[in-house]
Amino acid sequence: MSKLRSAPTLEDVARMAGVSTATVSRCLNSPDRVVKATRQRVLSAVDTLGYTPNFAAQVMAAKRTFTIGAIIPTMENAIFARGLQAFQEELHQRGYTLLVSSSAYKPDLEEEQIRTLVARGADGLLLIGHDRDPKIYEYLDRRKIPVLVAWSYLPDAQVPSIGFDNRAAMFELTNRVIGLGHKRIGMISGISAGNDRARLRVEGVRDAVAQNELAVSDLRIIETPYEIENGAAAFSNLMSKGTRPTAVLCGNDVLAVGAIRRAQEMGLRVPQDVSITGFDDIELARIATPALTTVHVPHRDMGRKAALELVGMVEKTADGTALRLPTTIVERQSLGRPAKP
Amino acid sequence: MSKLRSAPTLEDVARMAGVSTATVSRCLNSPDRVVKATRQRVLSAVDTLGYTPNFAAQVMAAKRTFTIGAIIPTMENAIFARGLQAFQEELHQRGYTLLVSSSAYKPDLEEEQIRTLVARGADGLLLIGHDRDPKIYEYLDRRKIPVLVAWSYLPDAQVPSIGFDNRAAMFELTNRVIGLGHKRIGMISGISAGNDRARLRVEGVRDAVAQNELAVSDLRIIETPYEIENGAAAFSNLMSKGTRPTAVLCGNDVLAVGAIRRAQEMGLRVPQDVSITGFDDIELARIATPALTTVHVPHRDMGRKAALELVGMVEKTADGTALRLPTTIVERQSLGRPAKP
DNA sequence: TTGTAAGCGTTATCAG
DNA sequence: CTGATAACGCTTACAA
Repeated sequence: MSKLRSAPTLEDVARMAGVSTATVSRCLNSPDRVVKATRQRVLSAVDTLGYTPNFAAQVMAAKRTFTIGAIIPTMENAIFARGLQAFQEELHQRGYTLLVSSSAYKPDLEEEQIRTLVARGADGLLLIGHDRDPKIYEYLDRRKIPVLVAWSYLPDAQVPSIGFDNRAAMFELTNRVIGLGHKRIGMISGISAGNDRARLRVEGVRDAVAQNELAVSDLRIIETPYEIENGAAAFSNLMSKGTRPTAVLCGNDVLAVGAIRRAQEMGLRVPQDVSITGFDDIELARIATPALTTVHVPHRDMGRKAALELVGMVEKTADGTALRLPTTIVERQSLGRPAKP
Repeated sequence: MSKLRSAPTLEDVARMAGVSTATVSRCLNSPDRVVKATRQRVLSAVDTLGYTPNFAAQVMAAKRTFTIGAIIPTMENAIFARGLQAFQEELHQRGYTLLVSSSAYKPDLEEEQIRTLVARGADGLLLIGHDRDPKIYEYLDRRKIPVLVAWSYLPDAQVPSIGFDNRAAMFELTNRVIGLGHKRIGMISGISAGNDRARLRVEGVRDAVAQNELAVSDLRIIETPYEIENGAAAFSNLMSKGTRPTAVLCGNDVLAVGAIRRAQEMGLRVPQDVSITGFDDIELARIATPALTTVHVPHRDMGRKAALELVGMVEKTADGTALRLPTTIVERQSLGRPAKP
């Protein structure tokens, strides 16, 4: 009895081609191990039947999924979009499929999604940043799932990472700001708990300020989730209490854009009355008026290299070497000298 | 022999708890069908072993994946991000996992990804827009995979859709523009081939113009892929040949932002010298200076309702009814009256 | 070169 | 309430 209108199986193909299922399987997976004549017969059967292999069955038998999982903190803004796109393109070229989920910056959700991805047989995992419950790393280690971290570079971490030095980048930018003559500095950071990138950016600012303790008289820092509105609110906050900073460094472009907008609503000119900087150099940074001076991150390059390395780890041709990518400061219009007092 | 450090299976749990695999399975899937005493024994075994069910095996046996696939044209900008986020949140609540891929607006790639998702056993599929090779619909139909289209509303299409009326929305906006006194209109559209949304937006403009043939003396349309730079280039093009339009309607916000920037680079004031409008109302629209007058689309609502409907279709509690969501024109600063000649 | 058959880890049916 | 056991569709030794 033929099962009415259910997806055709290997056996259906085999029957139609008059061969065994093993031969059909070989035709599809290692065509050269079967003679041309039978191969053609099989392939035409595949074609007329519209056969597509059942993925779950393949996985069960082969114990390989050719799937890579990635969990990013958010899909709502473009922070990870470009890098992920490059990641996926490179994976696709190598025959892998990417499964993406977003954790909304929530550790529990991320953990759940990691387990889901593992249960689905992901051959490897891409995670953003290092900070997470050690239990997760133990779990992954037990399961022997290759893991690569991106958007952060910490050579001494237990897990290899491909990314940039968040602290150094912000350190450099802060020095530039100080060099311009700014003495009162404000920072609007993302939430640093459980987010090494945010934390290191703050440290970069702190370090630079500490190194210039004679030059800088005031540093105030506000933490808030990465959203435009929050950037605006934090900016208000910074400008309403105590002496106003002349430069506000933001943990990323999203916050910076919010800050710029609020500055304008307050009637402050950027950068004449207050300088504002971002981080990431996403499209938003160029759209903002004035265009944002920010830290450029090589998103596409990072994504591509991460794919290469992770596939290498999965296929055991790479050992998971940490890689540091360069960041650069891109000067646009939102950073200037402070007004003379 | 215990397999060294491989993921524990149902059998491992069963052995440890001193029950059969069937009982373990029941404990996990219908806990009330097993008495408390054994259940507790089993669950603690699950816990100490760190057991996670093997997804592929589950799928093979149950023929259900609780997975929904979605293919969107792009992840690079935020057009689909918000709606997809809502879609995924709602799915998650209902116990489904979302698999996303992006097709980069390429029909072949989309087709390939549809097949991949189906092979992976997606219980249902969300696609953007109706336009695609009929063979794909046949294929999906043969496989009996429920499909829902979003971001477009075409009640008579073979596949149910949840979205908005792209033509009507643009028709309304164009009438508003004409009502303001604009006589020479330009349009920067996305590529309309294989994209019913883009095509219908153009038709909306055309229809409104046709209906006001006495009022409008000129309508010029350029098609270009949805990218900021392309919006800028198309704007240059529109303004350099023949009489300049006084209003440029863009197929989406991304193109409009590019147009605004180019206008400013050309020294044109928006909207005094030229009006520019968008479509979608993504975050960019509010960031742009001047802020963009655009068509607001209820992204989150659409995503949520699409999830509900699609899950309903999968679980056979819904029949796939098309649903039209309202759009509204949001007036900001980029649209004004034309200058007196 | 091709066929046979033993898994892979679950779920579900049917007895007990 | 619980236990055998037959699928599920494919890959892969091992045989022929």
